[in-house]
Amino acid sequence: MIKNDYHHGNLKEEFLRIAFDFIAKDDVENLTLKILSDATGTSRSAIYRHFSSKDALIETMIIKGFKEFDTYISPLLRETGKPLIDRCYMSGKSYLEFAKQNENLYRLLFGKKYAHIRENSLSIKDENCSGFSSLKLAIEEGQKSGILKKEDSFHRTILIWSSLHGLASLIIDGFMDIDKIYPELYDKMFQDILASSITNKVKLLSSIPFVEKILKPTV
Amino acid sequence: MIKNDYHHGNLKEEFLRIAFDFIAKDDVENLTLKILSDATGTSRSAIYRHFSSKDALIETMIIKGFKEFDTYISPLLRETGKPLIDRCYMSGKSYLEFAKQNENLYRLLFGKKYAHIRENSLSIKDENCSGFSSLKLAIEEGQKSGILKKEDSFHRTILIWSSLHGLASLIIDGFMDIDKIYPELYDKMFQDILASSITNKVKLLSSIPFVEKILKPTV
DNA sequence: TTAAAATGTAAACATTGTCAACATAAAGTT
DNA sequence: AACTTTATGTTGACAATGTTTACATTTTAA
Repeated sequence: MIKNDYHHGNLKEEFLRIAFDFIAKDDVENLTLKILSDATGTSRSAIYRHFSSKDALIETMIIKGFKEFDTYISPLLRETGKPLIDRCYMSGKSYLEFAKQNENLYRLLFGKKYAHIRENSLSIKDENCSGFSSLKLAIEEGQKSGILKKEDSFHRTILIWSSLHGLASLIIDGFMDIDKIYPELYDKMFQDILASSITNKVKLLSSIPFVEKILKPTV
Repeated sequence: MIKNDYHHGNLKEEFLRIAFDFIAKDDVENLTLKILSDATGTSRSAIYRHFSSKDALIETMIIKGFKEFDTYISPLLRETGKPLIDRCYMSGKSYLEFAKQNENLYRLLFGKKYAHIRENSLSIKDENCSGFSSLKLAIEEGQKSGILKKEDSFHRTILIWSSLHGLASLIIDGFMDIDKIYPELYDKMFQDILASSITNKVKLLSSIPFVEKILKPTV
């Protein structure tokens, strides 16, 4: 492929790269097509050869964003060999780290405006590409092995997700000055979640210091 | 005051009323100045005699919105004569009702875009006009009376708020189809919060059926 | 009565997303 | 090699939007 002044060569990927670079520092609502055309040295309407609209570009970003998000959550939950409690703890911590380090993307993924993408996109709904499904599976694993209470796993997943999403949102949306104390808050939250989810009939296996300290499962 | 065709008479209040009517049904991002001028029968720039910018109008809406929000939360928490647990339960339920019935306003109040209003506005930070402060006071009341664990009340408040805010957001942002089961989820969530917050040295006073059922405080 | 302040309008501006008509390059066909 | 088709980019226009400036009218106060 010969590069020349007229045809760019890899414009679609460039648009996406620049758009992701942009939301690394600014909210997606401030991203304009002019910013993209200026950065690529193309005209303002060039993007319409690759995306049917600005929203279509953002939809693509959301689908890619969920894949990236999933790499923060799911692999940690599925690390075979490690205790379930530890996997959940690390995954939740990673969830918050993703939100903090990609706050504009996080809002894009979980906000209202593009909720229909979450509904319609197959790749997002796919079991293998959703942090939510991974967490639900982990909970069901714990219920089968007797560590966690037998209850509706969907309900329990929603409740845990609510806490994480709520804390993440309060932090990144500047609700209060809780950024500095967030690791402490997360540990506290994890203990609460754990206490609400475990059965007291088994001994918990975990390498996390406060798990054995705080929780006192009988036998 | 004589009404005439030129001077409207009460234009500022009208703009606000129409704007609130609008976000009762649509997101604030779709509110345009043309909508406001058409609805009032004025020119598109008339609004600039009453608000320095569109954002200034929205800031006013946020301040009014927080007052409205507070009426959902604080009075219930401060109903003297009722058990603390009951007051917290009802207030949390009312919190979620507010979010569900005013979802565009809720997003406006707790979203990122106008976070600086929350920071700068005295009336919002005021102890008497913030649901957050009311909850924190309730928690401290419970700690003093021995019902709740002695712990950092700010941290505990944040954690409870996280859960509520998270659940509210998941519901109204269309994250999943949990709207129908939300009363069930809220009761479950309240039990979890309660279990994480109470000390087991006192008997709980409450008229909520599941409180005595689920929690078994010793003596 | 008159000057000042408040409140409205009209016209223009730059920015935005979008589209139609046109231009150029690449790939495929004969 | 010549021609056609497809892909990709440009130019110029459009309406909608928030905003500003200059001007008009009404109310208020001295």
